[in-house]
Amino acid sequence: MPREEREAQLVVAGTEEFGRAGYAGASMVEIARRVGVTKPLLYQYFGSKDGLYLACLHRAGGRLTDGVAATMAAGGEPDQMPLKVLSAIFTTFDHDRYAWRLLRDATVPSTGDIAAAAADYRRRLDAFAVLGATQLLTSRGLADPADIEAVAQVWTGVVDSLISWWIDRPDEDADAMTARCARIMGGLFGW
Amino acid sequence: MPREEREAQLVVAGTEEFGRAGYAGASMVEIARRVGVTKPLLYQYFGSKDGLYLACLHRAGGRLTDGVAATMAAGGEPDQMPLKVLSAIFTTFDHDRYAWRLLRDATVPSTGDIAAAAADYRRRLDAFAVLGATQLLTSRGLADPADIEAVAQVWTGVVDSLISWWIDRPDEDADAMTARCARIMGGLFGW
DNA sequence: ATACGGTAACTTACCCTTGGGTCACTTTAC
DNA sequence: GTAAAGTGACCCAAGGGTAAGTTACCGTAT
Repeated sequence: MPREEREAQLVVAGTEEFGRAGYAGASMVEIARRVGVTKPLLYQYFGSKDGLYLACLHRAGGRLTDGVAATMAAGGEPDQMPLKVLSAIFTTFDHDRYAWRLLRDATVPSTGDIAAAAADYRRRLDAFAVLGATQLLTSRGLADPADIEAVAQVWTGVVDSLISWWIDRPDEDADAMTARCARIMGGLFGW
Repeated sequence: MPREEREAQLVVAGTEEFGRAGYAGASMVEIARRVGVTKPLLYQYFGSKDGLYLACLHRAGGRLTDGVAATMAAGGEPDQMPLKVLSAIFTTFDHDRYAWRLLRDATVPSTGDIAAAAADYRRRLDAFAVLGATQLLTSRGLADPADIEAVAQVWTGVVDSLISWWIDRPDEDADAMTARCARIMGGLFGW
């Protein structure tokens, strides 16, 4: 099997395993085993556990920030943005549901390349969340910066929860998730 | 120092370290070091890493379920319950903010005593969340069981996010957090 | 009062498994 | 025949876990 293809397989397997067990809990031999390959090949291609994690992280982070950036750039009513962003995330990650977790893994070492890269992706996403929260809160007459930050952080937590729920229900596709979220938000908040 | 007091110190340190780094990422020697003690004493008192984690988990889980149970038992309007529960959680864990994370640590081994105990506490809390979500959604004319489960899970994720935000702002006390949440929910949802 | 035995708190130094990482080698395809 | 894909067997550090000993205190008997 050509290297490029094998690397792609390993990144997918790594994303699932890192997403499931966290950086600290994931095992390189287990990731290799999933693909039907042995550890040295994994090291030949990615150099180290950090190298593999970074490859997984960059793929996930890049797709995520691109998708959200496109949605935010399109604009719209503040009330509509959360659902639009959710729809983009669900569609992008329908077959890659663990990817989101890599950006928010608490078990990565607190210093080093991984922490820096993950913090950078989080920072970019947080900037979008803060932008959306600002629009939403100011439209309601709330302007406390700390309130905005809290809402932005809770928003990322909501996405986290929805993805966790979704991971446990493989039969629910992206459109069904989006419809569910639309129904719930309409019912609970009148959005 | 008497054993009881030392154990309490170690449980507090363990809760912070497990909460920060996760079960897999936390180190026993680091937990001992925080208290100014060495590893064997930790093992003499708690037997194993699992033993210490269980001690931390039971303290956190017990306080949490008790507090939420008392709040839910008091009853009230469905719209009011989320804020009441948040207030109870903030008050109970003002000086113990990492405790909540122990119940939701994804890095604990998937089988064994810890997983079972954590799942049990989560189950009890989820039951309250599902109860609250049912009341809230039915009051809005939504009855899909999957919607209710999703809302319940998102609710726990919201609590998670708020606590993470709070951990990063040690100067904000429980009352300020409660007031902030009241203000935000009032502004965003008209609750 | 003091010597003494026992117990609880605590440490140093070690063992051993797990898992990240590497080397030398074999197979396969062009 | 060579370059790339791939492997078995190994090394080593980190960290969970333990054995044996030391200190300090407390009750008790002389």
